Amino acid sequence: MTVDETTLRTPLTRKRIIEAAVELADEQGIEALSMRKLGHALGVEAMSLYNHVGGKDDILDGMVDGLFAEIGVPLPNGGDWKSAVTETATRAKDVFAAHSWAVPLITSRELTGPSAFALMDRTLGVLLDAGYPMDLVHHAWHVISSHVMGYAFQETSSTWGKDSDHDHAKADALLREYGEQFPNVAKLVPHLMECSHDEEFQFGLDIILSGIEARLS
Amino acid sequence: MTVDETTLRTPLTRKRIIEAAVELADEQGIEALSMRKLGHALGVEAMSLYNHVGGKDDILDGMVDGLFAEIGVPLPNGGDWKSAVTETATRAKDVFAAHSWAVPLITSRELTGPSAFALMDRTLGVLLDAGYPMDLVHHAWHVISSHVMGYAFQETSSTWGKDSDHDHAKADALLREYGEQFPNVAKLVPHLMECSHDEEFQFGLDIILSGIEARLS
DNA sequence: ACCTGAACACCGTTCAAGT
DNA sequence: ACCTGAACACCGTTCAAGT
Repeated sequence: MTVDETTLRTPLTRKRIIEAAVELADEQGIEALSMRKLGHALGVEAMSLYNHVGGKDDILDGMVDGLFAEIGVPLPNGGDWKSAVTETATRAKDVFAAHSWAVPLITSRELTGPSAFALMDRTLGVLLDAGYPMDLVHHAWHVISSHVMGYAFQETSSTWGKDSDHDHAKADALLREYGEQFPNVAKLVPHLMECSHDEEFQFGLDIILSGIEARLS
Repeated sequence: MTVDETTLRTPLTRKRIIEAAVELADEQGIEALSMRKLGHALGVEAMSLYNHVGGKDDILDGMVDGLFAEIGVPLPNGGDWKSAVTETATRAKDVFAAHSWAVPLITSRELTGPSAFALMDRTLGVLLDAGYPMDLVHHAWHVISSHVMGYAFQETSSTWGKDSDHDHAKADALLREYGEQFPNVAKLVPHLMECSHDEEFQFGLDIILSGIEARLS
């Protein structure tokens, strides 16, 4: 009787299952993430996963929590709240944008994991420490997190990609079909396909943070 | 042989199938929307739907296009671009927020339907007519649509609802579990549960539109 | 303690058969 | 032209049986 050493060296674990799920979703898309395929990727039958994980929902929750853990929390940096928030918001956008499944998954689930709460708590703390009253902090939280989630969606949205030949072909086809009917869209598309998402995100964030600052004084 | 008059009076049609799908998703959630259940709701076997519709993806595309059709397009109103954009953005937020499935569905699909393109085209037109150059219009499109999508997500997100006893019980449970660990979140939760989403959305939108205006002059 | 095969109740979709 | 039953290739999950 032979022994599979790989399986022995890295035993099945909730953490390892979730990491494999992230890898599978990154490579083949979230719709390809099934318990059977995930088990196969780990060299095990699908039913074995249930010994380490509550079920598929538990895996999806773990994937989302992992995203927030990867973002981390803003560091206190001597009262410069704008740069602290900018760093964390940019990092959040980048982490979400790095996984095509992040925004659809977050928007279809409740956010009650510890990492999401930690990010929220420390961000609020930065604003409170800077002297903002709670109701202005509340407004700020809404508008900042809208910008992060909304921009991550736009960056992930595959409608106007620019990276592959397939993206260019798709854009050409859409413009041929709709270009005459919607001339302003046709004029915008080159900007959408060429734009720097970092600069674009920063443009909006600057407006928002300056606007919040102006509401204090 | 008897004849079902209801079926005769309202024959199966792509439009009617999509309307029934919206109704089913509104009432039972998007995960309850299956071809079999949708057929049942229409008094027909699931396989009959394929005579009028390309498949489930086609139905989902139709549902998304219906959302944008319901939003409509901004009307030219004598150059007051801020109020034109505000009206349409608010309407978009309200339409998305009225359907719990809207944001998850939009964020997981490409937006290439005619109604979405029309909304985009006319909104760009309002900004161009107001004298903004194309690259500033491009920035504006990104930040405004981020705000709309991001806020619709927050309004739809069921984590901090306030409408049902179930929402209150859930909030209480979360605060008991995390309240000590995350005191700033605990302080914010009452604001989240009481806030007026219309005012909150407007607060951010005002900051954004004023910021765009300031970039012109 | 962990893994597995068989089974259950679902999916979307195809296709030949009916009318 | 439209509807249907049977079938196919999938799902998530349970559970008794194995080691």
